Amino acid sequence: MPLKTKTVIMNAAEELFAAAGYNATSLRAITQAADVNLAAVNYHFGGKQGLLEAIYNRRIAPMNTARIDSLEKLEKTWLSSPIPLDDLVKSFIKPALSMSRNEDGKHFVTLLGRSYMEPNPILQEQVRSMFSEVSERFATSFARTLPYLSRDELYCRMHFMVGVLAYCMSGADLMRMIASSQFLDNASSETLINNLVDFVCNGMAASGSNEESIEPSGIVSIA
Amino acid sequence: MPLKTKTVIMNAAEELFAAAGYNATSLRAITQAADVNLAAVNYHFGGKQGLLEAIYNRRIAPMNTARIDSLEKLEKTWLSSPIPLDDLVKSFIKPALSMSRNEDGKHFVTLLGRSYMEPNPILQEQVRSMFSEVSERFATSFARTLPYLSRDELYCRMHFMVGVLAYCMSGADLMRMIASSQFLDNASSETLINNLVDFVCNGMAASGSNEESIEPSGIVSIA
DNA sequence: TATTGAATAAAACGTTTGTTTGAACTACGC
DNA sequence: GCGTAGTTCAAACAAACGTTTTATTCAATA
Repeated sequence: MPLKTKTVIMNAAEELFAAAGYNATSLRAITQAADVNLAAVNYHFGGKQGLLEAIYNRRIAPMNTARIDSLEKLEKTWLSSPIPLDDLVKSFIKPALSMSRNEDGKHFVTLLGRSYMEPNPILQEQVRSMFSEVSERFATSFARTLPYLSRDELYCRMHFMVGVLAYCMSGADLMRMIASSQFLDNASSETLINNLVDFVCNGMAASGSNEESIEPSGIVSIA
Repeated sequence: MPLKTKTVIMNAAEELFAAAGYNATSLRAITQAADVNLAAVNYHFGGKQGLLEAIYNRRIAPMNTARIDSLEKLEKTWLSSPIPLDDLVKSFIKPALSMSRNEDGKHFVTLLGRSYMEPNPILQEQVRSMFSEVSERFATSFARTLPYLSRDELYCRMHFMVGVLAYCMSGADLMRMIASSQFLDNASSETLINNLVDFVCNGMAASGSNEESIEPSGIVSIA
């Protein structure tokens, strides 16, 4: 049996939304790419916005369970002691970025990354509500690992973490193109993930509200 | 003399683009907000895309010179020795984020932040070319300060830096709304900038290609 | 086989879009 | 004061949009 109409539409729309954005993608372009009738979108999803929401619903739930599973595994390993920072960061980042390796969801990653800063209020609210449980669970774990951070500082840095992640998600292909260097050519996503985890771990672990300036390890600035 | 028509249009468009995005903002909404005739946009800017480009041209040049000035001041202070990391990061971040405090350019910051990951190829190329000189100059300075990083790692991390920055720019107001905590209520942007600088400095300074896991300072994980 | 409900098809709907047109207005040099 | 270049204006343009409608096809049930 060929793919169901709903699925074909969602796949095509996912790719086109990722390539050109929601507003710039017409239903006609979608239904033509999916080789279905124009009216099918309204019939199956109730409209363009409904299609977008369905696309999110399809991918976000698996990503959430991947993150939660990974976190719970860590919790069982470390019991009451704080989870090492890099494990925590990896649990948060990997389920999102490794999605871009799958053929399924490869395009959705771009879409999701961009949606963190897109001015679609309906979508933003939906995304936020879909991630609220996950982000709260990670927040408590991060707080245990980084007890010297105030609650405000912690939230702020988690925002930063989400920010870099979203940027990388939205531009995984883009970064490859921009880079005059070739650091993403082979073993691309694995290298990117490792670099990102390093960056975020050190950022999260920054010393906090004191105002000491930070020196790169191995460098002594001649003050 | 009242503001020139071109300026009025650009101001109104800047705000509307920032609020709803380029595609979702109609010329009619812009000209109505600016209280000018609909045809004025095509007369003065040649079209909608031309208006967008003019908006970028108006704000990016000053931002570039602010960054370069700041960098050159550091170069004169430190001469041939590497510039301290936090100074370097501040020189890069402050001209961008402090723009959101000015009434002028307040909305442009949102626009610019979002444009790093928006799928408008024309715009992306323009933004990239406008920033290429600045980013190259900062890259060489960063390389001097962080000599233990490979060129690829350095580029990668500079991308991360740009990523968080873009996220913060696009959502300065948004973060204020999201945050269940109130860390942005008073002294908002100053606090945000300091937190961001801390985060980025530590991220940039991460130890590099060795695969050691990183422990938060002050915490010893019970391995 | 006849019937029912879901799915698809083609066509048209009314808006809204960016852009163009041609006339009106304004200000300044001669 | 007249003419000219620079602007503004109302009106209309064709194209594209999301959505709706109506008819047709299809598969399964009774």
